[in-house]
Amino acid sequence: MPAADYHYDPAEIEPRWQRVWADEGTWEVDNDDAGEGPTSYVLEMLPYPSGEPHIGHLKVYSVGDAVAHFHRRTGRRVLHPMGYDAFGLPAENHAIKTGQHPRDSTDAAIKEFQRQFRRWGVSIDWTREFGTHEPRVYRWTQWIFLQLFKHGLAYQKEAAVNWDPVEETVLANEQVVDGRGERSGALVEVRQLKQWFFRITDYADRLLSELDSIRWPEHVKTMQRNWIGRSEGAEVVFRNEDLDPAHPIDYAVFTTRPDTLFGATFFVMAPEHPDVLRLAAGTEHEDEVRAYVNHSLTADKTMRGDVDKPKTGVPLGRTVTNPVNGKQLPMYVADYVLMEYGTGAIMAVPAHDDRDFAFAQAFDLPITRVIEGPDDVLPYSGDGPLMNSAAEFDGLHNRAALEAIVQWLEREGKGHLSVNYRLRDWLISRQRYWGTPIPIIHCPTCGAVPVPDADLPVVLPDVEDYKPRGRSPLAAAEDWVRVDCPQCGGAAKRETDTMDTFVDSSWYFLRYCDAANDEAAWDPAVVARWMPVDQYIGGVEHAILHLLYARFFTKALADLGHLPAEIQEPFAALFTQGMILRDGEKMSKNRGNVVSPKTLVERYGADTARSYILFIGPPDQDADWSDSGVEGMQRFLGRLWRMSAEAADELPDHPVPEIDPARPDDERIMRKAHWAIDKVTSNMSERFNFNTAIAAVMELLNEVTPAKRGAASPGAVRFVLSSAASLLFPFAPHVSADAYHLLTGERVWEQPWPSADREFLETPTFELVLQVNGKVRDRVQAPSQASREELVALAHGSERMTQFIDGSEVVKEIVVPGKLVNVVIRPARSAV
RNA sequence: GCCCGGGUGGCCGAAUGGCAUAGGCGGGCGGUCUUAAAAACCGCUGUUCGAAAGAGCGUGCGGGUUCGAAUCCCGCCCCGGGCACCA
Repeated sequence: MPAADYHYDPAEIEPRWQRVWADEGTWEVDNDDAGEGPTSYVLEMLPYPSGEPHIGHLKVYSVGDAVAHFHRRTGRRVLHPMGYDAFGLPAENHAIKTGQHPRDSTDAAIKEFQRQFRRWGVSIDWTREFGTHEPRVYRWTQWIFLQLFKHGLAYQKEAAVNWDPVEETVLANEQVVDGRGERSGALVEVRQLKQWFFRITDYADRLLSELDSIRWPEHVKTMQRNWIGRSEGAEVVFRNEDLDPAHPIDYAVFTTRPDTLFGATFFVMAPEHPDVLRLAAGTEHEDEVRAYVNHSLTADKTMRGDVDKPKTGVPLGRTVTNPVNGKQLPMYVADYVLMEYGTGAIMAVPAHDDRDFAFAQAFDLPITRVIEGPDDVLPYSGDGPLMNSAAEFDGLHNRAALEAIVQWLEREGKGHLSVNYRLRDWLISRQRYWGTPIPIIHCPTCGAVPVPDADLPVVLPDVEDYKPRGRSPLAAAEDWVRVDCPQCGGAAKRETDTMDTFVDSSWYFLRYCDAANDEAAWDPAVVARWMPVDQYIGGVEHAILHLLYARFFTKALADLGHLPAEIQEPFAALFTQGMILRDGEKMSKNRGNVVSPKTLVERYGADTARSYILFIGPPDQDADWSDSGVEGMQRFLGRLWRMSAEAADELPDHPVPEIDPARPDDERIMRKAHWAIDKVTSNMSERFNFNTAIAAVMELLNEVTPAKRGAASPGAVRFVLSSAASLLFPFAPHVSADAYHLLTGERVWEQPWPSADREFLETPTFELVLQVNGKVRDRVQAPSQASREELVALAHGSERMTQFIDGSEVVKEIVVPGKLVNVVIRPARSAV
């Protein structure tokens, strides 16, 4: 048959193998025998179904599928499920615009996602699939909410919260970036509202310390550490006596530097501090303070956060007493003090704090240095011995003084050690329609009453109007809202807020383990077989939000006894993939530079698209898309398939592998094959170096092109080709399965991962690099077993070497066995 | 300002103390096939000098350590990301 008849046709090959996998349920795993042998849970972050998948989805599932296949073929039973983060604002905003029910647009998007994921040939266990918007699923989201509620981890409080005026809902702190709504980009407003929170701050310490137990990228851990923001210090009490001498008021402040307490020269409160107006009342500053507070509360939050903004503030006309030296410190209100952190009031030590220094200069306040430094420059925030403090502390190093001063405060009842966090409780209620209803009934007599478990799910009712009008659209479903109180039977009303969609994604990975369970959210014994996720894969944009919330849920659920106690972390290992760019920019419809996976797969096939995405560069880095690069990948896969098809037809009936001592090409290509097996295996198991793994298979294939293979035996060629197909299977499953089947009649996914044979990795000779003064001058073949002396002799035996050595004094000879000899010389006559 | 990444041919990248540029893309040159061209396939291609053999130079910049540095150390520059009035 002429070579031209072998035509690589992914449009025929890919659906054919996809049918086999679908018909046979190849990637399904049973919970019952999960206990037999090692298991692995490979998970990519679940997609938000909107429109159709984009190139980022293709990348994350290409990475995840490669890992899943590699784990399977190295002897693990792999759980690799799929689902949809189906609640959320885009579907709802679409509904507001078009009137189409969010469920309809979401379900349509899910269908499209399913179609494409199957078309990509991703090895999913489809029996476990679900969307978080299905009542059979959000029933358990509500159940978890109630578990948290019953144990005090979910609570309602009135607080200053972030209000997104465009989305018309509140947002969690984590969803506000630079003072703007993460999604809408609108400047958020501060509103005083009663909202539902999860008590994530109870877990601040564990969320911080247990980062050490997981294999996550260091920068993600750092981001979480910064977000949690733990600071050690002391709480110190400053007493005000001049507002009402009969009833002094104690104001606690948090400071990380109690060692500088003697240098406190004034005292500042946040504009939001509830006592500010009361303190100023009756003083000459009263009107000015009121105006300042009003202005601060309405001003743009981003402006206020600007470090370089000049310090502003107003005196309160009152004083507090510094507990260590009895000095009266003037009180101020200033917007550089934040109500959300610490106690909303600070002691100001201008000599040793940049911000206090700037304020002191602006208001001409005294500056007292209490720590010696290398020079006279203030402010000084470094360490040193104390000065200008009390006699018993002066001269002490400030670290030691810090402890001594806190001990003194404790004895006097004026302070104690304290830890502060930047982390705030997670605000989870949203005044929007398309989310999980909060399963609470508000009763005028009983208060907030949980919906009984037997009444779950609280099904999201249909409404006429999805537009939020400062309250949840659910409030308009009056028949739904009016209920009897489950406790007293009296007239009551349902909670009409829905939950943040990040609640849904905080536990979906548990549900996959036991997705068919209708009796419980999951069976802890089943979860114990799969959890924690062995390899989690997703975008770094979730470094704080989703990844912090999911860790909190896992710890809380374990504490409540719903998870085995040893499961403290959801994701044992995390990989964050980079974005695919085009011409150095994000792909977006606005820029018109979008590459759609659908057209890509239609044109080149799924194998080419997936392999190219992995080959383009290290998967954790951003990568620039190139149309011609894709074509190169298709050429390569086509070459593999054609050569395999040819070899299958033309070189039958030879043992595989075959090494004919009379044909040196056999040994050469066999060595290359084992080199590639070794290289791909370590690239896959140590790091996610898919790009170099694919490059190694390319090199291998280049060795056996008809022009290069020379007189190699048919059996050796078939071994090389089937090895190449086997190694490529995790990236390009269809063409690899087809080529492997043509060559061997076997199904590659049922074969164990190839193992490199030592005998072929170790060669009898190697190329010895010969250097003079570190410069390469020659290369010669040397026996692998050669002694140092023999290697040195080879160096001196080289004609090229002697040209450079002759006439000079040999100072020394460096020998690196298996690699090189470096002859160090000093010229006979020093060069001018 | 602080904390992470990163900077290597025309482009994406490989190499983490030992042959710099594996693999791919693109352009150029040469070849196979063809009546011819295109396509496809094969070979060469960092740069300077040189007819060639070969030599010099070359991993953001400047120093240093070392027999030997893209790799380690010190000081800069640039790009990307995160945090930032958090007391």
